[in-house]
Amino acid sequence: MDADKVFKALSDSTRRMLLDRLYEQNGQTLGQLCQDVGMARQSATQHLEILEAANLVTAVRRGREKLHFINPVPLHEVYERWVQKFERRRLGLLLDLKNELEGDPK
Amino acid sequence: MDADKVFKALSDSTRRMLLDRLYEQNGQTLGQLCQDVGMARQSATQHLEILEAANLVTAVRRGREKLHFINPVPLHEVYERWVQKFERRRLGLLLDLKNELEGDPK
DNA sequence: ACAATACGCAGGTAAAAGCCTGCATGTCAA
DNA sequence: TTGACATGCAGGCTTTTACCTGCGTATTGT
Repeated sequence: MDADKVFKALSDSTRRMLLDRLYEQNGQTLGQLCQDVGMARQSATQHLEILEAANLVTAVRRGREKLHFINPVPLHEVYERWVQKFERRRLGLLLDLKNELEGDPK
Repeated sequence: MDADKVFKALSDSTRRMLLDRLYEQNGQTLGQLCQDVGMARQSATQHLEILEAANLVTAVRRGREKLHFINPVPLHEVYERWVQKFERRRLGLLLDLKNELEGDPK
């Protein structure tokens, strides 16, 4: 997983919206996804290219259409690397701050 | 949670490294965190400000020092909103693509 | 064949991000 | 009190990002 590409891809609200749309209906075409995004087709296309580069979306050509599918694997890996790790020590991390705020020595 | 700020904060490798460092040792000072990042102190400071603005890090002043603590809450919320959701349908989403690749009609 | 459809390619612009240097301020310890 | 230390503030530079417009190519249905 290229963490940089994945997080950068997720760092834009338009792209997160596109993912949500694909979640609602997987396998949409470029044209469908470019509708109602409030920007030119080419702009939305560029966002989808970034999602593809991050492997969050996989596109398949069928005739003159391009179908888009969510790839949930990178999100799973983000969870394993970035959330689970911090989750395990979640309460402990919060306690560090609490103790400092209360002036407790370590 | 401000998803935009959180994802943007996580989209830079320097900032992810800073989080990892804080995970190793919570409560470090600005000076400590600015060491060995391969950039000027002020640059690292700006990264920490972004992490603070995203609530991923909470800073506390103690005398002339500024101590930094991880706040695991935003990461937890990212998980709930962005990972868990896709995780539930993970296999189904992958199947959509597999079927399309194999030319199966829906 | 040909017109409509779905998409790709190639720039161009403005704003944001990331990095820097220089100087100012506040705190501690001797 | 005064020098060393830890951090804050301000501005400038360069690259990246997000958006656009205009035109080219491939596919489809009639």
